[in-house]
Amino acid sequence: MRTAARSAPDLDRAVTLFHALSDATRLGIIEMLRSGERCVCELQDELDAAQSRLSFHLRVLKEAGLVDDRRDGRWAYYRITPAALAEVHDLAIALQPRKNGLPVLRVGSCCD
Amino acid sequence: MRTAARSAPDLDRAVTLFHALSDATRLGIIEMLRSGERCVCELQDELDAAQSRLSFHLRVLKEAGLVDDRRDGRWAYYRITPAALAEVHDLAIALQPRKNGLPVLRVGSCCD
DNA sequence: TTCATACATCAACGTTTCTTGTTTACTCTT
DNA sequence: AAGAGTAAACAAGAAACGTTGATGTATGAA
Repeated sequence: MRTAARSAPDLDRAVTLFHALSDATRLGIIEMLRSGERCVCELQDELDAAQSRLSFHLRVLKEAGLVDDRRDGRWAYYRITPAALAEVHDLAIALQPRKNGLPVLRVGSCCD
Repeated sequence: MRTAARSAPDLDRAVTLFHALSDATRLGIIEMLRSGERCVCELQDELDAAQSRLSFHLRVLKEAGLVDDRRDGRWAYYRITPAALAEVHDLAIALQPRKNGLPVLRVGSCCD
């Protein structure tokens, strides 16, 4: 897609992703998972959130495809889905204003 | 900030930005403004949104600092605030998972 | 001055989101 | 098998969000 308006599915996807990221607890979860997978109990301790509350937010993240879970015995381990985070990055770029039809970021500061 | 958890103000800022972007109408507005400023009436026509509704969403975007407005006679022109969009891009990068303490994006695909 | 236009603001309403507490399901230990 | 621990699911209430329609305000034209 180049100049056309973003198509509806893309738009919905973007809304879902941004919504999933628009909560402090969920951003805290993502931040913790950036360095690797964690079990729910660890997230619970470090984020000081009730189990039920955490479970709710993990579900939002999971339904957005931002995280993935794995069960091991009694524990559930969550980890980031890199592809979804890459999608977020792509979206952030797609939102940048154009100058002369080309998207611009701050000069000389891409991906620093 | 390197390894520490994101500080509270940053977190709030991120929540505000992501929330502002988590709505289809608002993303539509951003998309239209990417190529330059527009008056409310143009946005209204193209996005097929009631005036009141559009005004509401423009306010959300403005309060998040994502857009800026300028009055000229009876018309109000809105445009993107590039710095805020750059913030979004920075956030998207900051969210990426690490490998060995370094953030990773898909290889060879930065800013394409 | 009067009228129409462009836009913001407000009030009311339904919907969604988030929180808390409770229940259910599963797994490991004893 | 009984009991304890881990986590999902459910239910109810509070708060935030988004829509609609009405009102308010400024500007420009007649």
